[in-house]
Amino acid sequence: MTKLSLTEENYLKAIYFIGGTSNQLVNTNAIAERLNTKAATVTDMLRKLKQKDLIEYQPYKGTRLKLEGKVKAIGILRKHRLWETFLVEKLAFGWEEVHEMAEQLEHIQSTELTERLSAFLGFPEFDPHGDPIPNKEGVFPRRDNVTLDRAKPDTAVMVQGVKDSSTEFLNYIAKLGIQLGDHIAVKSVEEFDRSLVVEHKNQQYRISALAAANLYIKEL
Amino acid sequence: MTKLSLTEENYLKAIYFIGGTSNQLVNTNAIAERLNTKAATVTDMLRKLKQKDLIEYQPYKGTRLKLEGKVKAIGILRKHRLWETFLVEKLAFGWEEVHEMAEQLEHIQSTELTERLSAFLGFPEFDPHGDPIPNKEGVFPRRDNVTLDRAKPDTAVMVQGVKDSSTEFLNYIAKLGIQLGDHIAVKSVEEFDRSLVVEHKNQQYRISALAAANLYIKEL
DNA sequence: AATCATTTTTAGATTTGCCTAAATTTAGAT
DNA sequence: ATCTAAATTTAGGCAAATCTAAAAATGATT
Repeated sequence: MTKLSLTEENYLKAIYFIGGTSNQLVNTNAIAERLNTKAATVTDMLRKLKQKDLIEYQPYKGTRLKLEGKVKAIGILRKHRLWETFLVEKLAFGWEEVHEMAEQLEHIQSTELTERLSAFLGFPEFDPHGDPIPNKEGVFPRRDNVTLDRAKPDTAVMVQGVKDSSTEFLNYIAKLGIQLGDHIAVKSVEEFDRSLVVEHKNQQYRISALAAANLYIKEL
Repeated sequence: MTKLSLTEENYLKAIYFIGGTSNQLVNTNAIAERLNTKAATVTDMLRKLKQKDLIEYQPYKGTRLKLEGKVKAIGILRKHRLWETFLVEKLAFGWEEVHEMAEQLEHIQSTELTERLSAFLGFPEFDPHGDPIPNKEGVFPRRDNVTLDRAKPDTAVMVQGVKDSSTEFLNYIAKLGIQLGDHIAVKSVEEFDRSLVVEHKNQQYRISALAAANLYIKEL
């Protein structure tokens, strides 16, 4: 567990995001662009990270994260999303405002702090943008038991189940005509109260964040 | 408002603490010792900070903060103590564990974040160590309406008043024989429940954190 | 007032992260 | 198969923050 510099952490993060979940080979130029730096600078850093055994790197061929590098990157992502959740849920920031601050907070070292923060927030699995928060082993929550309030605008989903199975809630969705297997298209999400405008059975209507949070969905 | 590097911030903080409230001239060596660095390194930085007009500095004579430097230092101190309060009160860390983390958190930039954190914590005036938290204008809370629970071990205080003036509380302190103007010596503070062992009128006894929090005192 | 121990500064290097400009490699097009 | 444009690396340098060793200033003491 070597301690990384802030810059090294940012390079790992960049490679992680560009490479995507499948850990594709990443170009030097792509990294330079993402970090607003120059290709020559990136080359220097890649040699350094290879030397630390955090990445695979062949000159002219590109780079990808090795296991240890990926673990580090996911750890930073975890912290980023937990802090964003804190900023929005506890300090009442808008979810567009928090990225910059989370970019700084994600580099705070203590693992103990990260875990206590997670506990304080109620072990959230998704951040305010709806992005999944990996657990401390680096495992992402399954997209399965995602609820409708996590859906992004312009996505199509299928109703898979209900979280709240009280008769009140079941009556309410019955009134809307929602049934298991129904397809719903999310048209827009209101920033103010997180309510959603959806299209369902050729009708458009608005559904509250609370109701949406109790409908399990699968993205299509 | 020039943005300072992390290192520059740490130098200002060091000068602030060594110089004390009276803003005494500070020796190069003292700074070097506090920051675990070498005198030569300090000299370099002092020239730089002088150039930025944050400090007064005469070679061989010593240094002191100018107004702008002092404002910066107090701003960092404010963030440090707010974060410590957060770590102890919200994340349930022990008050000995938090310094290291607060050292990192105090350098997070956003003023808006600092102010919202303060609001979230209920605008605290003292941190978990009992140290005063300057407000956003850099003004420290007056030591006057300090309560006994803020007192440190091995300090002598005088009872100035009560915060809770219910008959229950007044009866309780009457039973202990505490009166206005009494001198109390704080012997020790129990980490677990913040209760205090005090010496009062030649008797030693324990007083709970709650009771202590309702006695206004003046340090002697 | 001269001396000497201590403090401080200067001089010269080192490391990290970054740059520009030139050289090299790669891969697509002829 | 060769050529050329794009991508990438190499070479050489710069600024920040640090170091060691040597030089200079201070001030306390004789």
